[in-house]
Amino acid sequence: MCASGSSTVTEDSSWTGVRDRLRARGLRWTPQRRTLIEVLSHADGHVTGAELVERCRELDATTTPSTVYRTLDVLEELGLLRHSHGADGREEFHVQPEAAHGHLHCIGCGTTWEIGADEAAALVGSLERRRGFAVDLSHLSIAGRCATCSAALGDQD
Amino acid sequence: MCASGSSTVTEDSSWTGVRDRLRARGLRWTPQRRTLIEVLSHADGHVTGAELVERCRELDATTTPSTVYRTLDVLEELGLLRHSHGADGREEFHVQPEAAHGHLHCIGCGTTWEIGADEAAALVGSLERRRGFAVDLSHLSIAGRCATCSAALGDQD
DNA sequence: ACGGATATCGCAACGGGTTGCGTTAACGAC
DNA sequence: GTCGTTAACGCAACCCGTTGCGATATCCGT
Repeated sequence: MCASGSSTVTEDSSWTGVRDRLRARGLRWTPQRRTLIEVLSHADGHVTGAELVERCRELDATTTPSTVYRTLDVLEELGLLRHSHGADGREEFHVQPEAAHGHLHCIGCGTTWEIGADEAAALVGSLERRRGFAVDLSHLSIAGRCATCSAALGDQD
Repeated sequence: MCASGSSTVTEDSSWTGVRDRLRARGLRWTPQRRTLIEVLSHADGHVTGAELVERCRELDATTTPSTVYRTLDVLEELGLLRHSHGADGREEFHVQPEAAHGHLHCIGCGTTWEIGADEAAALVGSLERRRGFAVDLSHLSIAGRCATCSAALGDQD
C-alpha cells in the first residue's frame, strides 16, 4: 500500500539493482538469491529470519536455512536491510531501511511500536555527548510497559 | 561497594533466604537448585545462560540445561535476577540487581559498558512523557560504535 | 561456446535455549 | 515414620540460527 515514490510501482525499491550490485562486488546472482529477493521485495516492515525462510520455501521448496541466512548477511552488508533482536532475542529484519528507527516492546501486552529518530534523539544525543558513542538506532529495541499495561499494574497489583 | 546492610558479608545477598522464599510459595528446595544458587552467589555482574550451565556442571556433572534454565526463570520471578539479551541476541543474566542498569555494546570492538539510571534518564524520561511507556532499564541493550571505533571509521573508511 | 577460478550451495552437525512428558522425590499431613 | 500430592527432574525432541566442508554452478576471460 503506497510505496513511497513513483505511481506505477513494479516493486522497484533498490531490489531491481541488486543483481548488478552483487556482481559489481564479485558476488553472484543465483536462483536462491533471486527467491529471497523476491520474498523481501514483498515484505514490508519487520520479519524474523524464520519467517523469511518459510516464505522462501513457499516459492521454492528446496530452500535451505543456511543459504537464506547467509544471503541475508550479504544483503545487510550491501545496506539493503538491517537486523536487530526482538525482546525474546530472536532476529528481526528491517526491510528497505528508508528511515532508521528503533522499537519499543511492551512486556505486558506484547505490542511493538516504532520510535523514530526524533523520539530517540534524547537518548542518542546524550550518549553521543557524554561518551562519543554513536547509537545504531536501527538495532535498538527497548523493553518495558506501555501506558495501558502500567496502569493495569497500578490498579490491580 | 557497600552491600546494603551488615559489615561482614558472608555472601548473604538474599541467597541465604532463597530456600524459605521458595517454600513460602509452595516451591521446592532441591539439590539442583542448591547448586545453581551456589554458582549464582559467586557470580557478580553478567553471565550468560550457557556459562551458568557450565559452572553448575563443574559442581555437579549431572546438571541438565533444562533444569538450570527453568530454575533461572523461577529465580527471576522471585526478583533475584534479571535477564536481557546481548547484541547477538543471547541471554545475559544480571545477578543481584542492586541497581537497574542498561548496556552499551560497541559493534566495532565488542566492548560493553554499563549505563546507569542517570545516563538513561534522557531516554526514559522522554518515553515516559511522550508515551507513558515505562522502560525496563535492566533489559536495555544499545548497540552502536564507541568513540574510538567511530573515529577509526572516520579516518580510514 | 568453453574452461577455469571461486563464490555459493546443501548437507550435516553444532550451540543456545525451550518444551512435552513420564518418572522421581520434596514436602506437608497424619 | 509413612503416605499422597504434585513440583521438579531428566530425557528426548524441537526451534532458531551458525558453521565446516565437499560438491556445484556462476561468472569472467578467451
